[in-house]
Amino acid sequence: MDEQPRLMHSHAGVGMAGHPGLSQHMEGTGGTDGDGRKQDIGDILQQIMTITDQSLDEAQARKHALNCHRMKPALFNVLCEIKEKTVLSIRGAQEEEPPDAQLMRLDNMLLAEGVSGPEKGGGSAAAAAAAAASGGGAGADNSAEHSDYRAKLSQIRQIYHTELEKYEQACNEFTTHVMNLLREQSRTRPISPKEIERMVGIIHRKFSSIQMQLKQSTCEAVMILRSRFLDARRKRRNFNKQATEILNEYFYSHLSNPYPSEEAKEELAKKCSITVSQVQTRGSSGSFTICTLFVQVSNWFGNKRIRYKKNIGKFQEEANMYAAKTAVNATNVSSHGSQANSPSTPNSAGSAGSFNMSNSGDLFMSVQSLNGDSYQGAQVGANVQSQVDTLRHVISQTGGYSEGLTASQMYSPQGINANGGWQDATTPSSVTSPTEGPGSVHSDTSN
DNA sequence: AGTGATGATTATCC
DNA sequence: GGATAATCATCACT
Repeated sequence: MDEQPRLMHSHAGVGMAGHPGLSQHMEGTGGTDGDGRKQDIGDILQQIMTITDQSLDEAQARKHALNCHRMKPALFNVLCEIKEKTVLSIRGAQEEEPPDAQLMRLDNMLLAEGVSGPEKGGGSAAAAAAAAASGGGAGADNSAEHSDYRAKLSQIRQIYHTELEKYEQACNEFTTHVMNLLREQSRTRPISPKEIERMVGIIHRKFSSIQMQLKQSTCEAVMILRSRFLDARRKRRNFNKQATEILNEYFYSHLSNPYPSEEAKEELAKKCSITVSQVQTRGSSGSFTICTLFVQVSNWFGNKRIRYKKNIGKFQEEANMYAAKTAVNATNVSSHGSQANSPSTPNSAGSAGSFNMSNSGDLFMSVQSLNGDSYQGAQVGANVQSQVDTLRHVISQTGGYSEGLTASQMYSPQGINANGGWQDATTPSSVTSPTEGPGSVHSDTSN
């Protein structure tokens, strides 16, 4: 071998036709005899053309001879030029590729989860979500879980970074290796820097696709970790007594329409010291999203509605208790306030005014006899909205109010529904067994 | 350990 | 999207 690795150089204005580049080089290397040069070129080309027909040994020998030929550098350059003009121009156009959206999503997620990016105590959003989800108004004795979660997350983080580093290292090593190989090969075949660049690009793309798989599996690992730690069902905590009371109070005082608005939920959550819960939900696409809602309150009401509806009898006692409580509270409010609404006619303001009492009068009495005290309380200060509902509840126990269309229209859009609505669902047992004790006729199939 | 209560999740419906 | 019904998983009490 007589030369350094010879990379292709681009020659402006050098084309194939007429081979001016070759003639230039010829002048630099050849003698003054034009016929002799032509003869040389003819010989070389002839040898190159027939080299494939020869045996391996012969070809090797011929290659070596050609390599040592004085015309070789010139011919090499010409071949490089030709190759550059043809091959690269064809491929060059289709190399642009758009930034990968999927990769960006993964990157964002890893960043949000605290896996990639700067260390911040084991994942910011996730840790916060964990805190909120498992905190749930039940106290803050979940630090052990947190540290466990953080430990696992940082484990994932560590593995991720180690793997990433490995991939990068491997990528670099492989790239260097390929570059060296190409440089080596450039002695015997025309390889341009551009070509090497392109090859490096291909390698990088291959490795980044591997990286993407790493990112994907890391994301999955984090999701699994999250679902395990944040799945509050696994670590369910009952609300404390106070919270339950507050929720129950609201429920029974809005029995006609126990669907708290978002504002009401917020208020209740605050009252109950229920933290804003961030929950993980899986969308239709299977991806996880974090939504911030007063889920716990919603869950509570959802459960309460369904369980109340299923077995009113069982909840009757509780209902009466809260009805009384609410009524007493309202009484206190109204008696302390400046309002002069007379509570002397208990039925007038709250129930009789709103509900169709025509067919519930006697049943109404039966409620009085059932829980006289509580109902007495409900009769006082009946001008308060909550009392109306309270009374409606008491009446509902007798099966009376659901018949009252006006009441339904007034308080509960759902109550208007003839079938499957809230009121309708509450009535049957009350109607059939208004005076029965708790849990009398209902089959609780809830569990 | 057994069991009911209860908070959360899931599937389905509207 | 929210509500419901069914179900799961855990708590809490016995």
